[in-house]
Amino acid sequence: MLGFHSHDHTACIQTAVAAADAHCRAEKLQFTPVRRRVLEILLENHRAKGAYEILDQLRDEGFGSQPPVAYRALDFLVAHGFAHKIERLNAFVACAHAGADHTPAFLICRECSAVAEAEAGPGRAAIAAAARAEGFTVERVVIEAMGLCPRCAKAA
Amino acid sequence: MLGFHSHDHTACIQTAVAAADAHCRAEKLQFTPVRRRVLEILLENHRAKGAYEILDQLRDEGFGSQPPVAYRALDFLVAHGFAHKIERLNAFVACAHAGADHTPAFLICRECSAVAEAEAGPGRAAIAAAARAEGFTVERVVIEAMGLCPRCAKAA
DNA sequence: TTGATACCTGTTACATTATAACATATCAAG
DNA sequence: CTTGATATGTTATAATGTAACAGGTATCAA
Repeated sequence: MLGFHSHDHTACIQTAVAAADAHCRAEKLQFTPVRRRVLEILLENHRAKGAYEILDQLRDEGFGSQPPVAYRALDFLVAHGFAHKIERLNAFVACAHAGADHTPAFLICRECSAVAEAEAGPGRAAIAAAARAEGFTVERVVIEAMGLCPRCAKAA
Repeated sequence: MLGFHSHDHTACIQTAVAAADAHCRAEKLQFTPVRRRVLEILLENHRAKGAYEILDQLRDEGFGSQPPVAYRALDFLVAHGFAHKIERLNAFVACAHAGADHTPAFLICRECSAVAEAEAGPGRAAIAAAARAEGFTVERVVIEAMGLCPRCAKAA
């Protein structure tokens, strides 16, 4: 799992962008400049970023300046598993397990918005069991833990 | 667990309001008319309701007509465990386990917004384990499953 | 009872997040 | 190269959420 520990982040970005590029080629999806750029912006750090924060950056770089530009790119990235929405923050993060079929659980720092993505297999199984008992059909599961990352916990 | 099955809903409401009333007395919290009414509105059915939907009803009944009126009552109810926010929908539900210390997991129908509240003990334990491994301090966990309730699944 | 204090209600005004609808441009396939 | 689908960009507006202040109400100590 990609957590709060330091790592080779340049490689981290390159790998993720390359993976997205390859996946889009394979699936005949259009990995356009705006979409690529938004993914790169999300990858700049493992932090949740709001749509308007991303939009500001796009505008500065000569892309469109209106909300739908950012939202549509984000929708694309989320729909194809390259990014996730953090419901709790109304914000977005790059997916840390691009390509792999996974059920993410997010650990979100309330101080710095850093986000780590853990596998939630067991948690999901527990929910599936409860759902079955109710006759409920699960399509998607959101698991978000708010708290303090090691760095911010130490600072406090 | 209170699920999607039919039950004596009148008793369900009365019990919940009485429990909130008693808890507020015990804790010296003010269970004011707006707060009581908002809880009743949420209890009318086991469905997520938006702040503005609730506000419309408050306005029609002679309470204040501006957003903070609804948001403040909702904040109170959530802070004291009488209601929960469904992040995925930007909406609120009455708590189905009033008073009890619990970690809820929500089953949310995407068709009718019906919400069932399950215990997420095991799921939470799995997250706590992942968090410990990262040195992350968990303060709150949101678990929301989107899908179809039995009724809507049958209709489709 | 009165004054002090904290809390609650309601308002105006505004901030933030998100979408609908439409025109133009670009791409992919025959 | 035309056609149909997809993507981009725009304007305008909807939906959700808060800050800040004025006035009211509960509580409690003196």
